[in-house]
Amino acid sequence: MDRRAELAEQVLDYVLEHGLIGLSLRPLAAALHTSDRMLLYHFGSKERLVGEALALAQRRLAASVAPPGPDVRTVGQLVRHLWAELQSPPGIQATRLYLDLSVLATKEPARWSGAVERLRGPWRGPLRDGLVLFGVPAAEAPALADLILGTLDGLSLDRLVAEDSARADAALTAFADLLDARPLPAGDHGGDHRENPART
Amino acid sequence: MDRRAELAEQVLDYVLEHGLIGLSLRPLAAALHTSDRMLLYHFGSKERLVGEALALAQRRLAASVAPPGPDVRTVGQLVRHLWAELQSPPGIQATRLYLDLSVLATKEPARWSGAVERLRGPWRGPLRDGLVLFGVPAAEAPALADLILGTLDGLSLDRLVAEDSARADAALTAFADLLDARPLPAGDHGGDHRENPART
DNA sequence: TCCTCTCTGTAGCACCTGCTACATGCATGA
DNA sequence: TCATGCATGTAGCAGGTGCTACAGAGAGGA
Repeated sequence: MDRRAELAEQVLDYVLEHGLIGLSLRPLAAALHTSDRMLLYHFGSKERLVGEALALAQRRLAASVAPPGPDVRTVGQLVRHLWAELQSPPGIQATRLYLDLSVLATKEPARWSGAVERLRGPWRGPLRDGLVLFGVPAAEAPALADLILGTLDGLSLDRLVAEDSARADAALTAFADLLDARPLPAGDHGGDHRENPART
Repeated sequence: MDRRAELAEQVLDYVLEHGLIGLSLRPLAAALHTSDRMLLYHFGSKERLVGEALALAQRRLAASVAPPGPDVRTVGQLVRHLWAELQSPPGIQATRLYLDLSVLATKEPARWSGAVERLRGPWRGPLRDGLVLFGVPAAEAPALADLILGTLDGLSLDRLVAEDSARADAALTAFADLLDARPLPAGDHGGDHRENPART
């Protein structure tokens, strides 16, 4: 019972470190000072073991989402803030896990795409809400949130893989500038938008 | 000799269809009406087989890059054009291959990151040049090109995996609008920029 | 005709995979 | 004291992996 939850934590740590795709029970068990026999005893199967580790990952990620500080005033600054968080070690690990899950989902969508969506959930909702707070019209917020998530994904991937990591940083800066230079909507949707498009 | 090049083509087709990550010689050989024995005879090892298939993929990709038609006049339209190409079957296959390679590169950078970079090359260079033609100052073009590539990657990934494929489309439209609403640079870098920010 | 060289089929190697049968130690409750 | 149930180690299963040893088939040149 409790041992199982404890093992799930360690399994997740191992997965964040070594990736989900090549995961094999025996090396995993060795790193956790157990045997594959014991892992299967506690979890029943590899599939359930992975499932519990992923559920735990989602809970950890949801708990780590924090609203930005008061110095974040524009959408561009928000994006820079998210980028900085994504480049921290836990952010990189989460990105790698997300990437592994995406690849698995392209191979077996029925089995994995739910997990991808679930891991993304803790970011998408708060981001939409946050954008509205920054004066983005509610009608545009979902698409803009998805754009930001997608761009952060793509650039994180680039930075993860490419030899020249400064390239992704420069691209993100261009993105943030682009967002802050965005013209204010003509309509009167927004409430107290504290947008401040001071560029450069 | 010739048989080997012919096999490389078929191997690449198979890899584009089934992914690079779980690639196994026996199912591959069966699909090609040969045996693993023969594949190893012609290529020497699995590693070299994959290497030749990837080199071929790069050549194919480079050959498929074509300048956009005359109806593409703004950066936003260019991005929409690239997006449409990426959603075609070969574009999706290339994206999946790029994704698999990225995952492999996070696990063994020394072995794979070169291949990722090489596969990306045929797009990055022409995109930079294309941006300059559209009036983007030469100093900003590289970062903007990387931003566009990264965003296309991230949104393609989203669309590949997510149940709701319209989400990525909406996000890309927001991106294109954002690019076309971009303020013209104050400096006088650009040559004949035919920018025409007619939005909506 | 014989020899050699290129190609290919069969069988197998050592190793890895998830998973399981069996036996055992150990603590707890009747 | 005995029995029950939980936890764990050992050994092994069937199937997969890349790769190889060996034997042949067939074509071409001497």
